[in-house]
Amino acid sequence: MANRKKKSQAETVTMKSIAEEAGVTLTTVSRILNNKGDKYADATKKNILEIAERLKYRPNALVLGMQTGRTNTAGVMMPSSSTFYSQVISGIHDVFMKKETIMLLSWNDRSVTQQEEVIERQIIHRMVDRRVEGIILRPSSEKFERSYFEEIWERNIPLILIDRDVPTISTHFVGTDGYRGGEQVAEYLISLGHQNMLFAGSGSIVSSSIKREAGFRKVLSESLNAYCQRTLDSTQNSYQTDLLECMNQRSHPTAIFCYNDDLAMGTAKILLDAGFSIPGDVSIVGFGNLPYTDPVMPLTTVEQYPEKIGAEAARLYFSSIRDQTPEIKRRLLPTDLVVRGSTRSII
Amino acid sequence: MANRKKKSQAETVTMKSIAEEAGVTLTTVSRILNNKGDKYADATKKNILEIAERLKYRPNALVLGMQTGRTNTAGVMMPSSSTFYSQVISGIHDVFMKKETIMLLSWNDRSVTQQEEVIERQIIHRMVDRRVEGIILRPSSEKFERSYFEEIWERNIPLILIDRDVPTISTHFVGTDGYRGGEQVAEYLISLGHQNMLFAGSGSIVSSSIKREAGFRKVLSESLNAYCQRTLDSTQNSYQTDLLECMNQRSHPTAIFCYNDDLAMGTAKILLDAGFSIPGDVSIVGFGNLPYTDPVMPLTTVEQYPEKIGAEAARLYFSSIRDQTPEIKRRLLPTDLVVRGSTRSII
DNA sequence: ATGAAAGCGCTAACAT
DNA sequence: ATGTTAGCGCTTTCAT
Repeated sequence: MANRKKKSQAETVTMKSIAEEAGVTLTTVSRILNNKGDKYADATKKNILEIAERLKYRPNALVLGMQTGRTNTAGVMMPSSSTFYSQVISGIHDVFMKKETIMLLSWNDRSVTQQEEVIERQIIHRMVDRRVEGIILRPSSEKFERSYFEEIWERNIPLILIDRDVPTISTHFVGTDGYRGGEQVAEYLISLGHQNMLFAGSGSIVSSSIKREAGFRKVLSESLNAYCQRTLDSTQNSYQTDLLECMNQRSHPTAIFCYNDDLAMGTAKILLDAGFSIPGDVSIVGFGNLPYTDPVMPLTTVEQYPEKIGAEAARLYFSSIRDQTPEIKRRLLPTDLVVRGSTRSII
Repeated sequence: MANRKKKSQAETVTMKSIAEEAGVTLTTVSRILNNKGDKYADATKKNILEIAERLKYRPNALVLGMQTGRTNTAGVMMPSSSTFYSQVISGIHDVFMKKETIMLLSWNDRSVTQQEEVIERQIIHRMVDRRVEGIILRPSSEKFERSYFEEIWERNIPLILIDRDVPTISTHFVGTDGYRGGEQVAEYLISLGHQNMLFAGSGSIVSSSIKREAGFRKVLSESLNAYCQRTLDSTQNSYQTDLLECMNQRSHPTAIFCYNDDLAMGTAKILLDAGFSIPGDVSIVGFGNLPYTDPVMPLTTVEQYPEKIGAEAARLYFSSIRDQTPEIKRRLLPTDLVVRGSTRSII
């Protein structure tokens, strides 16, 4: 009889094998191991438990999942690019740990543009096939996700979006309140006495950049004498030139708000190389509070609490796999300013 | 009849439901969808395929896994702490993507010391219960892993260790050749003309630190006039004092090799704060090539290629879930020196 | 060219 | 206090 099972695996221990060893039925074993055996004789119980222990029995979660639909498994898909997402995943993980749940993880940012959708669809399929109870993901695009969204939605699988909102679909969402973050930066820079400022963003495509700028400008526009002289686009080749052009004016900006930490550090480098001092000549603020261990240029930035985002998403996950029709929840978590050495008061 | 299945899920599409719709048997559907239907009439085939497509049928991987033992699922457990491990995971992921495999991921560094073993055991159980075909993990300790190693080993589940070797157990291992990395650093610093050097390590417990130091010292010991004046222990409170004490000697060390990048950056900070210039007064070398975007202090360091480590581990994973008794493989991947601005020639 | 039936490991309704 | 049986979704003999 050819062995259909994997390998010559030292005879997998099943309830059946325990039952045989104990001389009882499968059912008895099942009930005792699942604590539904109030009625069983203590001797029987003890015996079964002892055998299971000795044989190191482990339930087959696949069978359970197949029967009940409860797999205690979630699908998580994120870009691997940034440490921000690792931290989000940590937040999710912490909550999952307490709930017997484990995640099937996949990245979604390594793909070639053209094949992107195909690959992500494939990932979704791998998750669906394994009957995840819900999916948490960071959309890789604000456009075509409708395709895989349908794969999920049509199967009634709860979906929680992270970080990047997709206006066209109605589902749970957890992200950062970038608008408020932008406001905080403006308020802070104004309090330091800055008036002539710059915003360095990421063109008009990245919505997070847009929101941060909007909050920033909103506060400046309400201020008496502070203003944003110009918005620089870091995706342009001319970024460096544009930046230095601004800085070489007789009365140049005294503060620059960069839409993320990477840009802030890059901008700092350009300025330092050009002979400017930070924060002597210009103050610089980033966004994201990436774990830089930079001894020389501690960056003033905005903390987004990625772990909290993850934890909140996990909580939404659990509430939506329980309730039948939970109302759609969208959460924008508050940010906090982290003041370090790249900014200074000019009053 | 109470619905045992999850939710009121728009009637899950099964082979059975397709069979009913098509007016054939389950068997027929199974064979056709699995391309084992050479004998079937084209019309039948076309019809079944069309229905499956229209109903968006998806196979139930749980059933398949239960029947064949092949779940195409791997268990991956790593510390979440460092970006090094995110990159290792990326490497694993890339290989998995090509092989229909997906990972059940868990971190193992958040735990309280005492409960560490319990928690990791629990994680292993969650993976085993879901019938992962193999496990890739970074041992959280070089001591008690024997416990959960047995959980895995006794079930004949292939195990691949990452980064940290556990001498007591005989299984696959992929890591960095830290000894060679240490040698490279020494060779480089010698070529720059340095003679009086320092090694900053992590006490005598962390084996990676020990190996790097050993390679470093080995080369120095073979040199005519270069030497390592002292080994500083960064885990001691006295680290800063010890460091400055060394540096305040009349002829102080001109180069410091720190066992990792974090320590290198911390050390740089201490030195800069104390008025030393880098690399003017001292050259500093780190280890790991963490993605710092540091404009001011580009660190000379050693690249470990974490993604390659992950990819290699994934390859070992596949070879060992296929072969019955593959020979134990241990791989130490070579490192490369990354020269940046924190070192200079003093010749 | 297609179907019937057994079985994978387990739960739960239905006996006794 | 314990057993019998059906069934979860599917693959795989073994028929016809």
